[in-house]
Amino acid sequence: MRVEALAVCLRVSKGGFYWHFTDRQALLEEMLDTWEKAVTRDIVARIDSQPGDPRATLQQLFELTSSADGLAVEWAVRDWSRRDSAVAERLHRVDNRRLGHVRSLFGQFCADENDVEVRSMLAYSLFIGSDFITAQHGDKTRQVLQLAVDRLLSGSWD
Amino acid sequence: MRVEALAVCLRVSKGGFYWHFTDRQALLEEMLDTWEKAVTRDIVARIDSQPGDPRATLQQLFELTSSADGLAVEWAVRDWSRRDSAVAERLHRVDNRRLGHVRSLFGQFCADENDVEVRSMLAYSLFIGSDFITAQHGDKTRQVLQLAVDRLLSGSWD
DNA sequence: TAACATCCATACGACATCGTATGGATCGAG
DNA sequence: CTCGATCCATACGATGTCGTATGGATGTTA
Repeated sequence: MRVEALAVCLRVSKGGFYWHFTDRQALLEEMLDTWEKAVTRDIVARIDSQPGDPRATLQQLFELTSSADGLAVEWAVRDWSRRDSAVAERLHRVDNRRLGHVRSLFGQFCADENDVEVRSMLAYSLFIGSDFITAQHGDKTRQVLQLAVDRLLSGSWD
Repeated sequence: MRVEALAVCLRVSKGGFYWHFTDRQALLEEMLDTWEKAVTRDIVARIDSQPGDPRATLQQLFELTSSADGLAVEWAVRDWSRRDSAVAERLHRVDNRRLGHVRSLFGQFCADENDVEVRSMLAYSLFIGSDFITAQHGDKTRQVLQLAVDRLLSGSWD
């Protein structure tokens, strides 16, 4: 994240950038703040909008995370967290919140506690791993992805 | 990957580095070469050593990728591939090879083709996603990880 | 011993990037 | 119209990093 390159993209000069942001670090922290709030806000909004069927909510979550735009940011933050412990802490918060959300959704139609844990872990891993897998094969893998989601949402398992 | 920092870690100077490597890029490409060969060689060795039970082989693959050492390299390459298309191409080759390997192993005890695809995708996603998930909770999540692997390897599913 | 190869250290130039200093343009208020 | 505030451009210093140039230390061979 270079300041000069950003300034060129925004059609301003470096001086313009440093008028709005005291520091390069200030921009980065603001970015993380808005990202964390956006992700959290999306989750809350989705909980409120779909209080009824947990399966439909999970299906929507999968479709939401399949958008290439959000996935790029997701991976950028994940990369970034490997080098900055403060970012890693934020990401941990977000992961825990989202995983807890997924867990509560599975808990609404899965009786066994271990079943809930296993499904949540597989689902969240699929969230994270689906993009570079779909990047490999394209269309056919997208169908397989839907099949995997269907299986994760199926009633009786094993 | 800074040359000076590497030289300090190796107790040599920059001049020493540039004696062994013509360029910084040369080191990076050698690193990628050895990484790609190592990963490929490991896969082949594992195929040859365990020709019998595909479930045991898959279980061993999960345990192998759970080693923190290999996962760090895995993620480093994955991060790197987001910025360098040449690295992305190498990673695609490795992913395809490994995913094909997993697919062939599941195919040895799963009749349905879609079943093989779904299990392979879930398993490979779990490969990739398991480390940052285990990084969250520690011990308890490791048990859930084993439960998920058991379910992926179970005979009848759904 | 003398010359050569190997391996490495130091010093330097070239370049990119961060952040600052300074000046300029535009606009609203008195 | 003048003055201050807001917003931005240009120029510059400081720093870090890559790669090179040059010399030195050590071992090997004729």
